[in-house]
Amino acid sequence: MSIALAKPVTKPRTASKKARQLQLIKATIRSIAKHGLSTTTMATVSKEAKLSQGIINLHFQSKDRLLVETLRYVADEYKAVWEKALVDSGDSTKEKIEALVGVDFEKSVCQRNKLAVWFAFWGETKSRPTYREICRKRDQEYLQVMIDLCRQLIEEGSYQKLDAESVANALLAMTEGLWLDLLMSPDYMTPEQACDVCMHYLQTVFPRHFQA
Amino acid sequence: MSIALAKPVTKPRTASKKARQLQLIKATIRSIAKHGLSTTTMATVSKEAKLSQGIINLHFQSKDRLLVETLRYVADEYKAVWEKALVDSGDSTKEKIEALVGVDFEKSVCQRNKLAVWFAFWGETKSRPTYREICRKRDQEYLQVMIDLCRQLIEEGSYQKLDAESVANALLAMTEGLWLDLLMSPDYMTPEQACDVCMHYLQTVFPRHFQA
DNA sequence: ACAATGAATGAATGATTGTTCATTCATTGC
DNA sequence: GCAATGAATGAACAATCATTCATTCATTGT
Repeated sequence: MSIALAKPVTKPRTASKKARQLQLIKATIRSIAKHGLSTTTMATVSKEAKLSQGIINLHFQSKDRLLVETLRYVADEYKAVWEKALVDSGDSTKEKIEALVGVDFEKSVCQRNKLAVWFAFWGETKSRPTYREICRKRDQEYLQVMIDLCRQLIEEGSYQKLDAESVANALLAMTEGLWLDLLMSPDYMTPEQACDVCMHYLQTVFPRHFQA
Repeated sequence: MSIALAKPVTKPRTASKKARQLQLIKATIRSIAKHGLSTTTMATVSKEAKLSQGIINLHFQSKDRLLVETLRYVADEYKAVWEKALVDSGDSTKEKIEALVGVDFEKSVCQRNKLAVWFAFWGETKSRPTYREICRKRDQEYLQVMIDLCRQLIEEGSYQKLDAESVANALLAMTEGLWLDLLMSPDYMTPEQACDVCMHYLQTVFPRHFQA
C-alpha cells in the first residue's frame, strides 16, 4: 500500500512532443465541436486539454498552425481508415465499394465532433487557401479510387449507359450532404440510415450487383 | 451644367432603415465570403458597406444579431426563389421536380458568396442552436415539398420499389454535397455540370419520366 | 429661414485574445 | 546526490475587437 502510494504523489509533467501535440489536437477538435471555430481560442483549447496557456505556442508556434495541423490530422486519419478498409475488404469490386461507403458512416469517421470539424473548415475554405488545399486533397484521393472502382463495375456489369465519374461524384456528394444531416439533425437520421440511403442509390445504379 | 452639379456635391447620408439593414447584410455576405466567418469583424463589414464603425450597433444592436439576420436573409431568399420557381413551372410533377432542382444551381442561389455563407453557418450549427434552427427549417421545408412530389411521381409511374423519403433525402444530400464541390473546386465543376449529376440521378430513379 | 428630428459618424473605452518570457519543476546523465 | 536539460507554467504585454456616445449633418415640418 505505502509503496503503491509512494510514486504518484507528483504527476509527470513531461510527455513526448508527439503525445502532447496529439493531446492538443484532440482538445482542439473538442473545442471546435463545443464552441465552434470562430469562438475557439487559445484558452478554450488549453483548458480542454487541461494544460496551461502557453503550451500551444510552445508546440505549434501559433494558433494558426494548430488549426492547420488539426485539419491535417483529421484528413490523414480519414485517409488511413478508408485505406485500411479497402485492404480488409473482400476482393470483388462490389465489396470494395461497399467497404468504402461503409467507412463514411462508421463510428470513428462519422461522429458529430469530427463532422463539426469538417464543416467548420469547409466554411472557411473560400478565404483560406491552406484549408482549401487540404480539403481538396482529401476529396480528390477518395474520389479517384471511387471513380476507378465504378469504372471497373461498369465494365464487369456492362452498364453501358453509365459514366463512372458522374456516379462517383454523385455518391461522394451524397455522402457529404448526409453528413450535414447527421451533424444538424442527429435525431432525424442515424448513420445506419444515412448509409442505407447511399446503398439504395447503388442498388438503383448497379442493379445487377447491389440488390435489395 | 452648373445646375446638374449643384446637388450631388453632398451625398445623402440618410436612408430608410430597411435599406441600410439590407446594405449591411449584403456587406456581411461579402465579408464572410472574403474573410471567413471567424475573421469577419465589425470593421470588415462596415468597411465593406463603406459606412462607419458604429452603424451596425445602431441598426442591429450587436454583431451577433447581424449574423443571425444575415443567415435569416439568405434562408428567406432561398425559400422565396424556389417557391416562385414552383409557381412558374409547368403543371406536371416531373416539371416541378425539375424546377426545384434547377433552382439549386441557378445564379442567384448557387453563387460562391452565398455558398460560403451556408457553409460558414453550417460549421457553427453544433455549438449554436439559433443557427441550427434556421438551417433546419430551411432544409425541412424544402424536403417536405420534395418528398410530396416524389411520392406523387412514384404513384404516377408505378415505381413500386421506391420510397419517396429516401429518394428526396438522397437528392437533397446530393445537392448540398455538390455545393461543397462548387465552393471548393469551382474549376473542377460548373453549376450546370452539378445540375446534370442530379438530373442523372433522377433518370436512373425515375426512368419512365426522366430519360436521357 | 429656422428649429426639431434622428440617421450617421468615428474617437474613446473596456473586454478579449494571441503571444512572450522569466520562472518552476520533473527528468536524465554523470 | 547533483548539475544540466528542456518541458510546462502563468502572469504580463501588446494587439485586436465589439460597443458606446458625444458630435456632426442631412432632412422634414413650420
